[in-house]
Amino acid sequence: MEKLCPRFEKAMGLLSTRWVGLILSDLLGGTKRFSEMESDLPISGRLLSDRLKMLEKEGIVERNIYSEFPVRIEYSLSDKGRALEPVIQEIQCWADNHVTEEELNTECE
Amino acid sequence: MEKLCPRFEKAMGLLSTRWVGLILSDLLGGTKRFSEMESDLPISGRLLSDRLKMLEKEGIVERNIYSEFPVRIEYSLSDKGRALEPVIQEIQCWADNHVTEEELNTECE
DNA sequence: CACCATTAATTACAAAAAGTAACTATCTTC
DNA sequence: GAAGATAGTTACTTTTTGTAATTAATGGTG
Repeated sequence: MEKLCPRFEKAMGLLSTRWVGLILSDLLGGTKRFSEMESDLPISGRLLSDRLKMLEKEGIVERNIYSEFPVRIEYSLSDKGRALEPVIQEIQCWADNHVTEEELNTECE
Repeated sequence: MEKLCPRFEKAMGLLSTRWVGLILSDLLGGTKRFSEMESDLPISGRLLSDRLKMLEKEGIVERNIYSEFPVRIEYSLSDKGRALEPVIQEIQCWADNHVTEEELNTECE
């Protein structure tokens, strides 16, 4: 009978929230604006907005407003967010070695 | 404009499926039976059954039947599944360093 | 000043997935 | 053939997602 580490459980809860991994991966590529992320990722504005708000609350994403015309709002990773880079890298590494060509277009059902 | 790696997207789709991370982490601790996993993890039989079936289809989990009384069915990780250990380890590492005490009982909203 | 453009969201509503608890199937011993 | 054990499945409710239309803030144009 394994006991579940509460910190691990919390971290998994975060990372297994739909789209969070892709958002982190996008932001590891540098600061992004809302509309950039919307076109980079297959996610709608409604969920992107929710996820960014959640990640900001968790201290992983930072939001900066520039009062130009038109208003510019930039999203970037905090130190806590950038610390997730090894996780994303290991996922990429596993993907490169173990995701086969045929699997690419199959959903997980 | 970042382009999304399809392999990464597929891997993230898998890992961000609710409960998959916890199931992998449990199975990294060794072979498990259905009822063991059910009591290790905060997941119901319905979803545990779904996720194990999905992970088996993805070639990550192996299912072995022993026709004893009562029937014994064991779940374990394939090589492809065990290759995810570094991912799980990096998540654990991030959790240890960045998940604070106060955060432990908050959900991601 | 009325009106359009731009960015960053939010709202409303239908569809899909998750949570919960009760039920089924199979085999075995009594 | 009734009861107990393991491994699921079913039926039903609640929550989360997906999609598209709408709003808010700001500034420029005619």
